[in-house]
Amino acid sequence: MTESRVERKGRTRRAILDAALALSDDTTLVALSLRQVAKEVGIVPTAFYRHFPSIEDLGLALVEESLDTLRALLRELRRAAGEDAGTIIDGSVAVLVEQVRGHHAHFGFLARERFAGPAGVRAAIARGIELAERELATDLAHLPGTDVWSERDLQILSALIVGAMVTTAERLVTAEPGSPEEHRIAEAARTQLRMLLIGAQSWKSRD
Amino acid sequence: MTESRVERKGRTRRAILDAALALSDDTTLVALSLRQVAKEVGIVPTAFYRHFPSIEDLGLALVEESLDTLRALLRELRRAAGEDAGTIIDGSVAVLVEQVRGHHAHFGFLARERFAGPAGVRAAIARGIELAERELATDLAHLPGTDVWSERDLQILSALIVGAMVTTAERLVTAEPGSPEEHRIAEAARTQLRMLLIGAQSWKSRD
DNA sequence: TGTACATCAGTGAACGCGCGTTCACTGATGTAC
DNA sequence: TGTACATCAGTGAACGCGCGTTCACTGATGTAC
Repeated sequence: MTESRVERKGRTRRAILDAALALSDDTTLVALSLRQVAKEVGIVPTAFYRHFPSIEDLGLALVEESLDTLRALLRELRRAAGEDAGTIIDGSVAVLVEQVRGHHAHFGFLARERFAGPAGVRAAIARGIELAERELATDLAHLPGTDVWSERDLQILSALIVGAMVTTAERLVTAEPGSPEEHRIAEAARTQLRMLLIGAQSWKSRD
Repeated sequence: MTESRVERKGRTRRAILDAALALSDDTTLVALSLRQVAKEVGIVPTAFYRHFPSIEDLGLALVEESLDTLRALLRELRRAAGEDAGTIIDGSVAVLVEQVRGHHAHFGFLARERFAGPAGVRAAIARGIELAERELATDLAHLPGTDVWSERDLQILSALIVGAMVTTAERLVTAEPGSPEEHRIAEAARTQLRMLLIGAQSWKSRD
């Protein structure tokens, strides 16, 4: 006995998730058929039902793990920012580029399904992004210098940062690693962060 | 004779475009079938071929008119900005909200198909957005006070503005007109613009 | 340790359905004379 | 103005195909004793 029944089932489940990510890579979940996935995995179509009740439930599982990847990115960004505040902008963008490269499938999935996915998937992504914004707002409130900010403004700033991250990640996903396109996007992201930071620093003085 | 053959054909073509926009409103082009569209229009499936060679070509036509709407938005924004520079931020966001309300279907289409559409459609949208950025950069270069900016930085600023517009439009599309959600998005957009403007104004001083 | 039974991931045949596309057609509109 | 012919938007039957889902099944793994 090299592998228990539970282990084997977990492996097939993982294979289904990976096949779905690969097959939807240049379309979307709603264009993905159960039979395509089963064929890619190497099981008969009906065996799919041993793992998920429907393609949409498979989609929700992919949302969960993609959002985990997004939250890991934000955690990594906070860690990098806390480590060396002097290189906060270059460091953040470097982390972003690296994470998107390493989890290309997850960020691509979020970019595609955020507006074009099945209703339940879109809702789950929206909830996940909102949650990430609130987490970040709590974190920002613990930083020195933010005590002159209202809670409302902290939330808006969080939304701006998360929004910029998501948008930049969406753009990075379509670029080849190391390509001029990727450098261009990274440079634009650095400029955007610089402008946002300058704006944010002089914020309360004009409100 | 109330209508010529040419007029009638044009009307059917328009009906096909409208049906496609309506039917893809909460999925995407790749999930849209020729038969669904024909049924909605009230013609037999094969009559579709009198107007478009395929669903993808129909999609490209929708990209063209959606990009026209996006360019009209940018034109309207420039007009509003030129009219009264004092209310540039509130005015711009008001124009954005109004335009997205008035052309809901087109902005929704762009949001969905930008990352999830067929390859040709995605490419056409990317090209259109890039063109809009370049148009805006040319326009910005004619404004007073931008002579201290490099061409590169003007392009990046344009990309930031267009990117913020597109992102805000994508969010607005999912919100009900007049809803608290819509107000929240508009407020966040005003804050973002304010931060970007402050940042942009003090730009050359730190470079 | 050995046996008898339970579990359950994966099989394979079968179903009805909507799909894109072909083809020959109809009949109203348009044009040439 | 009237007639004979051309055009062409829309029709309707037919096709083969991939789809999701049902059902009864197999046989290896796991468990109780």
